[in-house]
Amino acid sequence: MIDTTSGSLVLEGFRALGDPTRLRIVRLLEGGSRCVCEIQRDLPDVAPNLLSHHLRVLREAGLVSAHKRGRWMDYALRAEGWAELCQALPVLCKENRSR
Amino acid sequence: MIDTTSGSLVLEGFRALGDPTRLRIVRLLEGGSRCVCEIQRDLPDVAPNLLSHHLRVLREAGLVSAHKRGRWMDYALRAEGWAELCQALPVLCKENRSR
DNA sequence: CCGATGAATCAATCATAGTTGATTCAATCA
DNA sequence: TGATTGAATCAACTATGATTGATTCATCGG
Repeated sequence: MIDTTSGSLVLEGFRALGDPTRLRIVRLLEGGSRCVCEIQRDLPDVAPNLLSHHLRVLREAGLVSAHKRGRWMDYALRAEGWAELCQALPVLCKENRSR
Repeated sequence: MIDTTSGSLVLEGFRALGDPTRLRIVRLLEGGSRCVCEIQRDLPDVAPNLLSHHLRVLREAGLVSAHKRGRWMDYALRAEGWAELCQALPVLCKENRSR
C-alpha cells in the first residue's frame, strides 16, 4: 500500500521549488554544503528571517538537511528527497538525460 | 545562450506541479494523451471549469500541450518542458534514475 | 558574566493563487 | 436552425503563502 505521507511530501517538494528564492538556495547548495550565513552572503537581498523561513520550507519538504556545527547551521541537499521526486513522477527523469 | 524566459518557465513548472489536482492530471497523462472529458471522468471531484484552469496552468508552464480534435481537446505531456526542468536543476535528475 | 553573533520564531500584513458560479464560445447532431 | 455537448473564460470570493518587523534562543568571545 502507498503511504500518503510521502505523497504529500512530493507535493511539498514541488511547491517548495516553485519559489524563486528557494530555487536560488538550491542552486547554491548544488555547489556543496553551506552554513546559513554563507547562503546569506550570496543572497544579500533576502532578509535573514525570511531566509530562515525558506530554509525551513525546503527542510520540511525533505529537499535539504540541516546540521548544527557549533554556532552555525550547515545546510546541504538531501539526496533521498530528490530521488523521491524523480520516482514519484517518472516523466521527470525518464529519457531526459540525452539531448 | 540562456534566456531569462525559460528561467521563469522553470519556476512556473515547479509551481504548476505544487498542486495536488495538477499532479493527478500529470499522472493521468503519463498513461498517454487524453481529451479533457476523459480527464474529467477520472477526476469527478474537480469541477469542469476548475479542471480547465489547471490545464491552462500546466499548458502555460510548458508541461503539457493541447491539440484540438473536432469537438475535443487532447492534452498530452510535452517532453521539452520536462527536459527543461531536469536541465535547470541537475540534482533532480543526476544519479536518480537507477536504484 | 556580559555583549555580540548566528539563527529561528512569532504575529501581522500583503499578495498570490485556488475555488466557485455564471456566462460564453465552438463544434456537432437532430 | 436550434439544441446539445465539450471546453474555456470571467468576476468574485477565499485561502494560502510570501514578506516584514520585532522578539527570542543558543553559542561563543571578551
